[in-house]
Amino acid sequence: MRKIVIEIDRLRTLLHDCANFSGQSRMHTDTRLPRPGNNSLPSDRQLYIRQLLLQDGRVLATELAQTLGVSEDSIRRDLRELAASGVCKRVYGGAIAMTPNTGSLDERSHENVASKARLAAAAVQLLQPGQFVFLDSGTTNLEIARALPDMPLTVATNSILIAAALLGRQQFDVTVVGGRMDHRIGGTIGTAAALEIQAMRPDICFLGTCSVDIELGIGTTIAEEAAFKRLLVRQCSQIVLAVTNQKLGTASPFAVTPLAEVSRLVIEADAEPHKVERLQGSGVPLLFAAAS
Amino acid sequence: MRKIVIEIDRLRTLLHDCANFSGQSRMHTDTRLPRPGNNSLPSDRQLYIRQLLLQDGRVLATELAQTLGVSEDSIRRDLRELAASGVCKRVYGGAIAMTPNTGSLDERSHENVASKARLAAAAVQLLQPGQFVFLDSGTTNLEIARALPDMPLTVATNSILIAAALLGRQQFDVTVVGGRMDHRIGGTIGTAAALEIQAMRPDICFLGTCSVDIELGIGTTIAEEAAFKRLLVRQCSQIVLAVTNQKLGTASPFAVTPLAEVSRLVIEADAEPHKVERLQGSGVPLLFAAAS
DNA sequence: CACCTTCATGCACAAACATGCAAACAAACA
DNA sequence: TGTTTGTTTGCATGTTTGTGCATGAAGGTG
Repeated sequence: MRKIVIEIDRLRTLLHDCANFSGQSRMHTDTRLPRPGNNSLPSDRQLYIRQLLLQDGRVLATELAQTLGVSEDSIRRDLRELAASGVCKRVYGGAIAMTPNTGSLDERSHENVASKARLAAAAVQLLQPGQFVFLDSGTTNLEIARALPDMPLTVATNSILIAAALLGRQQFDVTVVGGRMDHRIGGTIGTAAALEIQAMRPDICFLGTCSVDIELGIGTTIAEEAAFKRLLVRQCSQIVLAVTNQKLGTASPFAVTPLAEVSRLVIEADAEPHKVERLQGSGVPLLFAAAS
Repeated sequence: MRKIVIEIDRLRTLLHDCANFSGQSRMHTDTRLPRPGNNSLPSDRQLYIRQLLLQDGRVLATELAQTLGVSEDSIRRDLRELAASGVCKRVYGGAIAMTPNTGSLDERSHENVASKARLAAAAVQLLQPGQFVFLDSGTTNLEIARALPDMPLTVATNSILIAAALLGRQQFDVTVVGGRMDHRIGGTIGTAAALEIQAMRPDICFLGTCSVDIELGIGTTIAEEAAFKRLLVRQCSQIVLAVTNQKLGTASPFAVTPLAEVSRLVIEADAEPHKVERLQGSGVPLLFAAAS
């Protein structure tokens, strides 16, 4: 057997370079983020974890314990706390970020499926046979598309996934809004799409939304998307909004429309009572989904 | 300086494992999707599988096990779990993505997958970076969409399933052709779609087809579809046709265009010799897919 | 039919987890 | 200064979850 003599450090470098070559190493945290010092407050540590979550979208419990110099128990406690306040979702081995716009479309479409399905079941009860309904992009609306009852309907959508879901539903006359596809949204928004919308007068529109707040109204995280939704609001006679609990009472950078424009708000049965109370005070007709 | 003695083969193995571990495999999927690193969460793995399902429409258990560096048992457990939550359907050897559409289109898209994938792999070699490519509807073209290489491309399509397959491929500037959706075809054809096509001048078009015959040319079973394809032929500089053996030498009720208009015909390696001979005689440049 | 691959189940082991508890520490108060 | 109170932390406990291996069954192939 042939053998060579190699310096240990050289071998170490070789292996290290080799591993780094593919570039997916997640050990960049040390260099990018200032780490809390040795004698730091728990809040500092949680802040660091939040930033890391924002940056990487996920954290590992063991890695954090090592980096921050505390036991894994403390890290787990932190993660539990952060998860309880909705910052992240706890998974085996660590946590993944739960901020509304992070996470791919595919990821989002598999979160809270049960809640969304219940909302959808309630929302579709608003439909009448023969109506022209517009389904805006969004994962809740995808559930609505799946829940559409077997009645003659004319459906239009700018969401690719919704269009795909309606494929084969022969009783629906489906129109797809063309234009440039936004990968974050999974549908068409922009000039070309807007032009097509302007030729439509849907009876009812299920508006996708990122956030709903009584004072700030409806908002999204993408400017172009907000503009597109504003146009939708203008074109459609009825605007229906189906929102999961986590979106209730939150705000987004780009405003779409005040709540007053909304014809009907579909919310979960177990929405926080004080939020429900405030919504009822605002005059928007509410529709509750069935309890889980 | 400390040194050690190491067998050359052992060192080679070390470096090889290390390089493979961090992911420069020759499988085409690796170049497109960031694979979970060495320190990954179980949920990361399932996310990776979901994204792969979204892109390729199917996954193989053995391949996943090798790529992700875990046992096939774990992969099978993941697939079982994903299937239970409705993300995919478990099949012998792996899993296929659960497209919500039912019936004929769905059935078709799982026929001859291997043949179509081979055709697709050959067809995409005709592409140059920066080109404007049109992907017509059709199950072979769906495979072409999945096989599109990682290069800057502007892509337009009238197929919903192709648009869905391109979701998340950030490097592609995707335009969806709007209009009335035909449930049989799974895409938009008709007046509105034609109008949008007229504003496009794609460099290369992969035309979907039902039948190819030397005398009768290309044909389809739906009149409206044939008209749409005729328009496509007029608008695009290059027309590429990828056809499985079963379509070769058959005719359909509605003619699209004579073979002379076709820039390139991609056929299977094991196409019947006498048909190939006749095609070669007709002057259409042929491109053979790799043998199975 | 034989042969191989893939699959499901049960089991053992390790890692990650929640919980209770006591020590350490800081701030507030007598 | 000494005591109390509340918080944080690490450790020990038992539990849960994920993983790989073995076995036998079921599915595909020639």
